[in-house]
Amino acid sequence: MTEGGALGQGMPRRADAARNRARILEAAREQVRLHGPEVGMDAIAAAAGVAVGTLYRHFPAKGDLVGAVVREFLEAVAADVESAANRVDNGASPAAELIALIGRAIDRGASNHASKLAAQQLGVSTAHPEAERRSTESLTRLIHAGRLANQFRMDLVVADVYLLVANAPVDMPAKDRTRWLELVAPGLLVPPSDPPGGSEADGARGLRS
Amino acid sequence: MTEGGALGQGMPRRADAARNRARILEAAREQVRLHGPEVGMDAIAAAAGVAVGTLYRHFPAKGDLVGAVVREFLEAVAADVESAANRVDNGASPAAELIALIGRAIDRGASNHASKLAAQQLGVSTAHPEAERRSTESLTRLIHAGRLANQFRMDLVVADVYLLVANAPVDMPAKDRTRWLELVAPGLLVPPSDPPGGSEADGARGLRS
DNA sequence: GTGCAAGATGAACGGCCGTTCAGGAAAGAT
DNA sequence: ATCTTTCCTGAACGGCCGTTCATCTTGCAC
Repeated sequence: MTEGGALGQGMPRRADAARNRARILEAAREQVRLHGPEVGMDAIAAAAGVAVGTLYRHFPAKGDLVGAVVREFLEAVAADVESAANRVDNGASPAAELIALIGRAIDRGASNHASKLAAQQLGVSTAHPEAERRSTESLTRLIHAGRLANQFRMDLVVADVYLLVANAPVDMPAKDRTRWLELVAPGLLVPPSDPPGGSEADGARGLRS
Repeated sequence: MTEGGALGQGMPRRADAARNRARILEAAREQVRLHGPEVGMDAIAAAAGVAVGTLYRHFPAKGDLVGAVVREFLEAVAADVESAANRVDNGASPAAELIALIGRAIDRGASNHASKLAAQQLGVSTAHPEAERRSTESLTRLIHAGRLANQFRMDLVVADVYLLVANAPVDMPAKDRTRWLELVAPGLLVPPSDPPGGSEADGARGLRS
């Protein structure tokens, strides 16, 4: 996806090297999914059927390897958001699509520590500008459509969605994740009446009935 | 608070030992607040003006020291919840108190990694049953009052609040934390009034499809 | 088939960090 | 003042983990 068959700048010059690179990425993906970014390089190497040194031939440091895994996920997320936005353009409900989108993000993040990492980078880091741009662009479209349809609170912005997803539950039973979404979803949709408050004190005050 | 002046079972038998114990706890509180539970024991010892060995005289392992810090916070939280519940009993708005409560929890957790730890234990672990019981009891009272006043969604339970607080933002600017509360708060309050079937339930149902 | 550069290996290194313990200090009882 | 026991000290230990490098292997061009 990122690197086709054409050999780029630092691409391996030998067939087995390319094969190992793929195996390493696959193993890293799996290991990070299972054990989070704290997995030892040894574990990744073992899972890839390769010696540690080989990891460092392909990735200068552990951060680069994990970064590559994160990048993969960010790109998957971007694709997910894009297809949701497209569905909305074809008549699907923006609210339904947005909530479903967040739901998928949670599920991914729950069984997948890498995805949690990725979510935390959205809207914060500049490490993967391209994938983030794609996400943000489509999400903007989706939110815009939702506002026009009067399905979202009027001040909803892309960063809000990132903020929620970045703080979504991880390592919790599916039941809790589902419940979390139930609790959070209404906050994105059009509120009862009151305009949003300011600080937490204001938010509290705004609720007097 | 937990241990008065009376010497309990494993209380220090010497004055300086008791003094050191207090200093260690204070330093641990501060260091965990600043750097999270990953702080080195050296750092805590240095901050307490004590050698590492002394830490281990008072706490068998690092986990016990951190656990003591967490316990302090859980007790502070319990006190906070209790006073909020009491205020509600005296006529304060349940909704306002609940949101303010969560707001304080966020602010605490944001500048305080220990509090984040504590929040994650609420409703999950059995490590500090007493403090949790106090919190849960008062929170139950508060939620009950809120439901009677028709201020909360009818299915709101204590675990919901724990779930949200445990997944509240940490290490984020105050602006983001405030915004997070703004986004989440409406989900706890009564929905517009529409019976299930509207666009909002539609969206929520899209989660698992 | 031969040669050589690209690649793979894995033991070893070094830093970090929780933990221990032998030796020294001092509080408190007498 | 003396003695006993609690307590403190801090260097040292050991495990973990990311990283390196001298050595060996192997793909592949000729």
